[in-house]
Amino acid sequence: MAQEDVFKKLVSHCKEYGFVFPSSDIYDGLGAVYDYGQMGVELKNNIKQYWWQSMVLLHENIVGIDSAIFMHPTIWKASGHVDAFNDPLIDNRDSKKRYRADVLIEDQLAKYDEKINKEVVKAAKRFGDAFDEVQFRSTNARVLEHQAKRDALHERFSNALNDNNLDELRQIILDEEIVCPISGTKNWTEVRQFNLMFSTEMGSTADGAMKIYLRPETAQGIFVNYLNVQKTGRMKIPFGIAQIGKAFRNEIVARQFIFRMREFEQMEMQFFVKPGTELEWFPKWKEIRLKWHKALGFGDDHYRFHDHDKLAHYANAATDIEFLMPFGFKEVEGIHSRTNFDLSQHEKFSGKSIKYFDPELNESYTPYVIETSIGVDRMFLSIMSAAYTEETLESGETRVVLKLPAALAPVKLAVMPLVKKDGLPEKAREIMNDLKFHFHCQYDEKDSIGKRYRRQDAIGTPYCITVDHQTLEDNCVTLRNRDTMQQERVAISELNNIIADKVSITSLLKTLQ
RNA sequence: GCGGCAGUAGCUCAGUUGGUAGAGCAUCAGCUUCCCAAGCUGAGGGUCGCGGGUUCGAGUCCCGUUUGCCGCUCCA
Repeated sequence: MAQEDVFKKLVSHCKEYGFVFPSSDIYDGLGAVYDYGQMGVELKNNIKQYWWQSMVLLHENIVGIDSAIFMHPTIWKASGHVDAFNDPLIDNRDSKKRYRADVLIEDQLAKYDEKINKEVVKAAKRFGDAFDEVQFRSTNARVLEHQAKRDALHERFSNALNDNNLDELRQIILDEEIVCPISGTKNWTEVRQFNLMFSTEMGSTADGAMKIYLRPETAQGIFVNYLNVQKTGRMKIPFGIAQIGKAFRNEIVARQFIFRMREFEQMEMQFFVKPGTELEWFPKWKEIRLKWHKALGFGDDHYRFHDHDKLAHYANAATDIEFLMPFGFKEVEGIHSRTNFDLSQHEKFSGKSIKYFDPELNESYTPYVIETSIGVDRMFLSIMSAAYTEETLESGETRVVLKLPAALAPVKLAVMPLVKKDGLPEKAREIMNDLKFHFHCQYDEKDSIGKRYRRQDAIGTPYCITVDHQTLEDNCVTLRNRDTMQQERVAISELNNIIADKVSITSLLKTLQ
């Protein structure tokens, strides 16, 4: 099956079985926003739980927080997010190339300078030693003409930038007859401002509301709280802070289902270390994180590291953990050595000292940070795509089965009476009423038993039990395994012992030790 | 954002040169059924993405718009 087909089927499957719906579906959807359905939310919660527990339960020196989505706007100045992506962009319709409108105009200004310089050079040659450049520049007609045009353009350009007047920027480009360097045409689109961060206003607009942003990453909530946590939690370096939460990015192009969404969820852990030790911790966290992924059992060949050659302004080492999706290896997690960039920026912008006092060294310093950052939705997609399987059975029939790790499966156990009479439904209900306190169960009596098994396969339920007539006599049921389709007869009293451990997150965590 | 393609039932799709919508699967009720879907009977579900135009009449033709997919671009 072609990879594109797999992806298409996966998207359909996600909708058909209540994993993922397009946002605002009855209003024809909202771009790159998705909702999780009744099955999806269970899987997603299990993923988050697996991550959270692996961080907070298995590491004595890692604690969690939950910071607000709204934060003081200066935080995003300190982090570099406000300045980094705020450019007026324009496209040429013929070459289909995109340019920064301000850069095009600056190039045009440079062209006037060139023209003036040309005149100056020409004159200098002509007059030799007698040439007075200052005199020439202030009197030559051609130079003055160029200069006047340049000054006019410069003023118009400055005003447009100050007023953030995008229409004016475009008009300048048209008036100056600036052409695309590639197509050579003046077939320009509108100028558009691309701002990565969503913004809103806090306070009443009447008396000067404050522009605030929806956070584009959860990490800053950890950085601005790190000293609160360190002091109140009596944390000693090295220590980590974990957080799961929503983040928002106004992506220019958001595509590939839930792989790149405008509203998404991150699981981030910032690990604070002594300066100079960060490159020792970096490989350790690479290893820990890869092990977490591999424990899901999809096969080690599904994962690889992608080390960054080009580093972001705040990093001195960075790698991605990539997962083999239906559309190739894609990043699901980033591990970055963020240096002390963020903390020292916050120190600068807040004017407050947020240094850590190291009792062993008896001195204060700004810690360095190793970050592990994983997208919940990407993790969800990677798990779904690896779990989705179409099998051809011996009978020649095919079945669709989600081979989810049992610990992550939305429903752990389906309880069904073999037939809908003779007291079997009542017996099945009785069993379910006992087990439902231990894990998520589903009851089903509709249609043939085979059909019910297939329904459970489609949502990845690892176990099904069937109550038959013999059950009424010996208190045993058949326990059917999703992947092998094998059945064994077990006592009802043993069910919890057999199943509970296999479907618990704890079982998964134990493999990480 | 640019270009190409597409949008018909929960899912996958059909719908002739324009004549006011169908199939399979799924869902629901009942029957049947002693362990791996598709046996029987019946039912529900669509103003054909949205808006406008042409026409006696538009799912079908035209324009706009929106959403999605693919390519380009972007991805701190």
